[in-house]
Amino acid sequence: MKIATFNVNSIKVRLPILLSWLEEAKPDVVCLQEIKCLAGDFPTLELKGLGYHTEVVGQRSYNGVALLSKAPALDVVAGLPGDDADAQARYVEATVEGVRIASLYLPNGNPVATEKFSYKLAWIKRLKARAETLLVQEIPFVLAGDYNVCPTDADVFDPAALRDDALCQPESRRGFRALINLGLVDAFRIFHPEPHRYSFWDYQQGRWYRDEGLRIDHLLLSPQAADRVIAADIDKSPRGKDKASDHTPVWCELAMR
DNA sequence: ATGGTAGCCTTGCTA
Repeated sequence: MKIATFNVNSIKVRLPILLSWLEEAKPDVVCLQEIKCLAGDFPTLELKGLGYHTEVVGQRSYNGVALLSKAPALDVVAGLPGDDADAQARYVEATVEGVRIASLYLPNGNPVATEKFSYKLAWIKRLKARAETLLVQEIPFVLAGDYNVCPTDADVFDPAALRDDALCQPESRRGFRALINLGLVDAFRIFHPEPHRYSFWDYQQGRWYRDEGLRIDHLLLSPQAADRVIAADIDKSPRGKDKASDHTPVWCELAMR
């Protein structure tokens, strides 16, 4: 089963690029972030045309996540548990072919020293609590999405320039490591130890052209999922197209028997 | 030198 995560930065604008990538890459499950639309405005029919079921947690203008799957998605959880007052559309989770899969959009957190950063850290704590709940079940699961965390300086084109950014703060990295220390595995790093591989390039200052990016889109695997993973990579091709997202897809493949 | 780009039911906010 091939599982991908892709921050599309507006599903409306990115639909042509997404559809052509789906036809080419043929993922079984796709976790989308920043769809930036209400569930009712999501292009369900166009995706059904390529054989995908859709589960959408939408929001006007900002955020919004979705789960696309060739097989039906069961037992859907909409929203990250742990704070009923949190209205931001950043999490959807469901079971596909026996694998529990979440599409998550972790808060950016900039600027640091504002309530945006404390919201980010609180959100990471809730995600950790959710991971602990899932771990008890001893099932294969994948937490995939835009984490807005560069785990180490090897995931940043210029660590000094990003030193004060919320994506590289020690507290952000500590939160990410807390997930790893539960026993979750960064799928990409199993197969790619090399530094300076990125999943995001800012639109500004020629970052894509100069390959000056960040690795912030991750698939974290439960031990039972990590036992099955046979490949993982970043697919840079959608980022080079006209009207590209500032992110590109990251994927992994699980052996199903 | 605090710029630059992209997307949003826009005139500022978010990333």
